[in-house]
Amino acid sequence: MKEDIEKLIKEALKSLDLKVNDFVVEHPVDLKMGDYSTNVGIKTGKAKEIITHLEAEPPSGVERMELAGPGFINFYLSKEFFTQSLREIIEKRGEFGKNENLKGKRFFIEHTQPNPFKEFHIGHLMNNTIGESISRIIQANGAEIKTASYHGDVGMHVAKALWKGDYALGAKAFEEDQAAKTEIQEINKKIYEKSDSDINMKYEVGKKKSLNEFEKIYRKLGSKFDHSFFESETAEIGKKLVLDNLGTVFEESEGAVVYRGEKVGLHTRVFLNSDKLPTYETKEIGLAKIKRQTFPFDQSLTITGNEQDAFFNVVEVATGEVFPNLKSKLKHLSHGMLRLPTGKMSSRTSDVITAEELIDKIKKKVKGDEAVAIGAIKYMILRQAIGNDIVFDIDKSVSIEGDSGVYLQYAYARTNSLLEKADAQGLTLNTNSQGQTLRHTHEVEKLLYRFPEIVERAGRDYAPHYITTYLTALAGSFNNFYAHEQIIDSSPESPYRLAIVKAFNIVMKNGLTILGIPAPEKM
RNA sequence: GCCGCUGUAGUUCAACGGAUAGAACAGCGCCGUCCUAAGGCGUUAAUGCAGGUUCAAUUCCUGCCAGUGGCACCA
Repeated sequence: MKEDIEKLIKEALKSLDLKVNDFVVEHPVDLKMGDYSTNVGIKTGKAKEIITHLEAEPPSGVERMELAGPGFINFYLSKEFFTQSLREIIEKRGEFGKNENLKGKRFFIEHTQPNPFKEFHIGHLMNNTIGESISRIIQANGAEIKTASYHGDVGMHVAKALWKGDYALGAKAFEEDQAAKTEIQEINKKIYEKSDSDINMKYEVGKKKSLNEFEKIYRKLGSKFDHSFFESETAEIGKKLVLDNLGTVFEESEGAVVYRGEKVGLHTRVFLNSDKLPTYETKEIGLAKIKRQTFPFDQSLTITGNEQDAFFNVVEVATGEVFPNLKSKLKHLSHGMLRLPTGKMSSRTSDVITAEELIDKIKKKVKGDEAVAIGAIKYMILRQAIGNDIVFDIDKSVSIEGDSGVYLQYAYARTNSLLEKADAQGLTLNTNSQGQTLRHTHEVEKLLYRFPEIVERAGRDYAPHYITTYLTALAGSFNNFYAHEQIIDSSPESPYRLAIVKAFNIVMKNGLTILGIPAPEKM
């Protein structure tokens, strides 16, 4: 539809001999201002001429056009258009909303990254929610995707955890107790060398246990990964690459090997420390190589917390110099922190709150329904632009009104029940407007057909919150429709109203699925 | 000190350079108890400060203020 309008405007401009490149056709915020709107009239200063020209041969599906405000041309779509869009939604079902914008493109998406021997905390939960949703959005835009999680399975945090079998205990002792610190450093060395069979065994058992725990949480969250990578495998590969490029990309400084980010407006970072041991930076280069070998991607996305922004800016440029064919194919998306109001909800075992603890806490508020609890949490994370911190208000997250996951799930569940009842009464859908008395076009109808465009935009901007915003508005309109219409009755309009319910049901389900939010059939 | 991010109704968030800055919650005033009242309608209320660019600035540029993150051998 949008393309049709754009095309006709371009033709109109041509025949009027006007030139303008950057006009837009968009959905106005307010439905009163039409279904589509263009600013081409303002850009050219010839709104009247353009509208006159368009009216001579109006775009199909457009009922009328209006000149408004400082020169906007608003397009109002016809009832037939909405009827047709309902039909399309119902025919496409689970496919409605998908597009082929990124067809043929391969995306490698890395997210979550929990470290073995440490807790899967609410930061990982936030990262996973965003990563999973972005993966699904990109997939809905037609790309081929592979997902991976990357684990820090070597390093001081592991030694701290192995010291007395508990990371928090080890981390505390490491700071406060000199003797413990020495012991932990000793353990760290043994882990690297694999020289102590007792430690080797504890390491293997502990790592396996952690990874199993992570798998359980992924299942609970509805997330799965195609690949797992480990720092223990990236370190050596990275180190070799750094040494191979010493003198060209990297240089020695104060005994360490560094990358001079200043030459590209960034800052210096250490890749090999003065003991010539690889740092995290170097491991990322090794990881890039492994990823490339695993799946030759066109675009790699790494989702992390935004405290790592400066780090990734340098590492991405350095990696691009080591692998010129990866230049500009590495991108990282960062999110803020999930914070709980006033630091309440402390955990007994440590100062971080685990994902499980948060899920259980929310579950208690929703009669133990895990799908609802997970939906509540995920929605709170996805409802706002990634990048900013989230203040997680527990009561708000499980609110049945307005801006919450429960609200969306409920609206969806309700339509299932309605459709079931209609089915039991033998009512069928009717998306054919002929012979129907269509008193008015409902607000919910006016929003339904926009879903594919929302998915497309979300894919372009990596912005799940476009979808949550849309679904919330849609559910609001549906509730309004529901409150004012007798949906199931014996009138001739009933089958058509039912078709609206069916289309809403499909769009809501597809939307929640793309967000990674559970859509319970019943509540 | 340098670099990045953030600053919008009482609160939590929106707004691809466009129209009267949009929602939700809270507040106030109504409707409503036959399909899930786990509902509906109305209403009050905001762009940190000062300049600049533009027909048009929350959005872009400059300075200031406030908050936050990062800045050499951690990840």
